[in-house]
Parts: sequence; C-alpha cells; structure tokens
Amino acid sequence: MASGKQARPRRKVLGTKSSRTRAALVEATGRLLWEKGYGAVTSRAIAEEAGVAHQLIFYYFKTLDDLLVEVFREESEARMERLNEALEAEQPLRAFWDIVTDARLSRIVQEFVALANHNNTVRTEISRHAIDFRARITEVVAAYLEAKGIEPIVPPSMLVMLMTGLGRMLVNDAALGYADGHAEARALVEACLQQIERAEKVSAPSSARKIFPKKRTRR
Amino acid sequence: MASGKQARPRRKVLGTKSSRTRAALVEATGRLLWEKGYGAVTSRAIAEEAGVAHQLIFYYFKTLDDLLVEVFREESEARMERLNEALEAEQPLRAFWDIVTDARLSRIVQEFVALANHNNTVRTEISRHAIDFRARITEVVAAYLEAKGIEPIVPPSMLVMLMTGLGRMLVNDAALGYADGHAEARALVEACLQQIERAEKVSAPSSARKIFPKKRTRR
DNA sequence: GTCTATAGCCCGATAGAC
DNA sequence: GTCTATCGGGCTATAGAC
Repeated sequence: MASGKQARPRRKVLGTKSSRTRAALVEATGRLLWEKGYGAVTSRAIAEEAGVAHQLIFYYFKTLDDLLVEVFREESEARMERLNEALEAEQPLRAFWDIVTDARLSRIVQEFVALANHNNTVRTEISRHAIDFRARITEVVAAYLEAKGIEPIVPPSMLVMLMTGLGRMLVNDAALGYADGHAEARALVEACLQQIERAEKVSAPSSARKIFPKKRTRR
Repeated sequence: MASGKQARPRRKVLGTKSSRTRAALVEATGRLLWEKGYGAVTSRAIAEEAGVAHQLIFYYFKTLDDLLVEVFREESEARMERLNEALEAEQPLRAFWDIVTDARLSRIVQEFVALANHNNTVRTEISRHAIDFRARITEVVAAYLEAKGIEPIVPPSMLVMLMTGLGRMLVNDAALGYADGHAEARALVEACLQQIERAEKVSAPSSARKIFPKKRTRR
C-alpha cells in the first residue's frame, strides 16, 4: 500500500466490462479483502489470486483504486439487492438483521471504511451507499411496523440505528475472537423479532390487506 | 505497508523507556494514525512527524509493529483510566457514553481493529482490551443501576452493548460526513441518561447511602 | 488480451561513524 | 543517542512484443 505515485489521469483504452478476466480480478480482490484485509491488497497479490500477470490489472483498470471502487460498487449493489428482496419478504426486519450480521458483508464494509480514511473516492462511494441503505431500510421498517399496527418504544429510524450498531458490533467482536454476551444479545433480538412477527394488525381502518403499500408518506 | 520481510527476532539493546525521543515517536505515531489512517503510518512518515531520522525508530523498537502495539497500549490504558475515573464520578453511565462517542478514541480503535485483521500481536492486544473494557463498564453500570433501584428493560450487559454499538456507529457515520438522524439519537440517549440520573433509590433496604459499594455479587 | 521487461519510487531494517 | 549510508526487496504503473 501507499507506494508509488498516485496515477495522474492518462487516456488509455481499457478492457471491456464484460471480460471474464475482469470479473475474475474483481472477484479475487473481494476475496483477498475479506480474507487478508486491505493492507494485503496489492496488484501482485490480486493477480496471483486471479491467476494472471499482475500488469493485466492496468489493462482493465486505470488505477488500483479504480478496481477497489468497482469491488465496493458490486458488493454494495448486492447488499442493496438483498435489502430490496427483504422488502418483498414476509419478514423484512429479520432479513435486515440477517444482512447486518452477515460476517462477510460486514467485514468487507469495515475494510472499506478503513480504506476510506485515506481515499476520497472510496469515501464518497461508501458515504452514498450508507445513506441509501439506511434510508431504504428505515422506510421499509416504518411501513412494516405501521402495517403491523406496532408502535415501537423508539421511532423506526432509531430502531434501525440500534440494530445496525449492535449487529456491526457482534460481527466485529467475533472477528476479534470475542463473544461474551453475544448469545444473550442474539436471543434478545430474536425474541423481539418473534414478538413483532406474531403481531397482527390491530387498528385496521385501511381496506387494503397488502403489507407493503407501493407508496406511503413518511411519518 | 506490507513491504520487506517481517523481522525475525534479533537481540539488540533498545533505547530506554523514559526517553523523550521515544515518547515523541509514540505520540507522532498516534497523531499520524488519527489523521491519516494506518495505511499512512510508515517509519519515514513517523520520523518526519517526530522530527528525527527514520532509522532512529529501530533504536527504540525492534520492529514497527512493536511501536504500533506500544501506541495501542498507551491509548487503551488512557481509555481504561478514563473509565475508572467514571467509576468514581457521579454519573458513570454518562461518562461511559462520552468515552464511547469520543471521536478521537473511537477512530484510533477503529484503525487498530483494521490493523488487527492482518497483525496477530495487535489483534491479541485489542482483544484483551475489549474484554477488560466491556467487563469493567458492565460491572459499573450494573452496580449503578442497582444503587439507583432501576430495573432497565434490558440487562446491564445488553445496555452496554447497545450503547457501545450506537456510539460507535455515530462516530463512524460522522467520519463519513453522514449524520442523518444523529441529533435524534443523541437526544434520545440524553433523555434516558437524564431520566436515570434523576432517579433516586426507591427500594432501599440497605443502610449504606454509598452509591458505589466496593464489592457486590453480580446479578 | 496476455505476456515479459523495466522504470522509478518507497519500504523496513541494519551497519557503523560520530 | 543520533546520524548517514545502504541493502534487498515490494510497490504501482507503463512500454512494447506476441
């Protein structure tokens, strides 16, 4: 890391987006990031993981940072897709919890956050993703609880924050080989989820039985 | 980063712990870590920050990793000291919240966690600190709430986890320039803290008015 | 599209003069 | 204790052959 000059923009024809080699490079970078941390992500290491000459990276990407950003983009797109599937799932809150405690996803996000500390492009990208993700899940959770007729102790946005913070902590702790109190925490979340899932809409002035209305004004 | 061979142990006389230069190196490393992230922490950068020749680092530390570990040790000791002061403070829960949302401390811890992903010595050190810190604060919070006669909705250990997770998230988000809902989150925590602080011990069979008994069996 | 060769830089760490 | 000189090597990125 941190060696060599930062690339000044230089016009060059890059490889096509549909290339299998390009996809292999992106995939190898993600795996490396997940397994070894961003300090281990170098052009040579990535190429070895993908089974090609390291210089080939610069045929497909202007700079290493561009490759990293591409990896983040694909990861966060997948995360968003998973979240949007949760929208249509019966239990979006549980699906959200699964995403937020997914060790692989969280670890990658964590690596990118660390990377962002000294990489503006990555920071911008992460920031955008974080905003989109939180806004989307908050919207879904609010609608879900409203449809269930549940008035939570804290507003939906806070519920999302608490779950995000707790979930991230569980994953981070686990990565450090530390899991005191984790079983209790997970059990408590599980109990809350079940309680919510069992609930039926009580005050039902609306005629629609659809759980997730297409559009709804925010509270 | 990641360059050169990892140092095989080699007997050498190191500089004294009391040296001002040594302290300056530790301090410069912490500052660099906080300002630029661990990717920017190189022997040459540290030395420049401290105003000495970079080779001097290896007079005081066997390896760069040793210096990093020393920085972490001093930072976490300071954190623990602050926590222990909270034990004697009137409002330990608030003091804990202040520590956990301290941007500088959290950022440094975050950098070290990222570092730990590919550095066993650092991981061990962090893990030990995390365990000590959580155990200590949980003990204090439990005693505090019991002295106040408050039965929280969740057990003290969960309260500590939720606050840690939320606090860390607020700090991380802020580092990304993202603060949606932060004001509400902080206000909610503030309201809870005030409610707890205003409470007086209700069921008081004990004769002692002391808020923090020296020893008490855990619930 | 993929390779080899190479430029040019920064790295951690050691040796040894003062 | 602090410095200069230096080793051996890894890094990003480019050039150009095939």
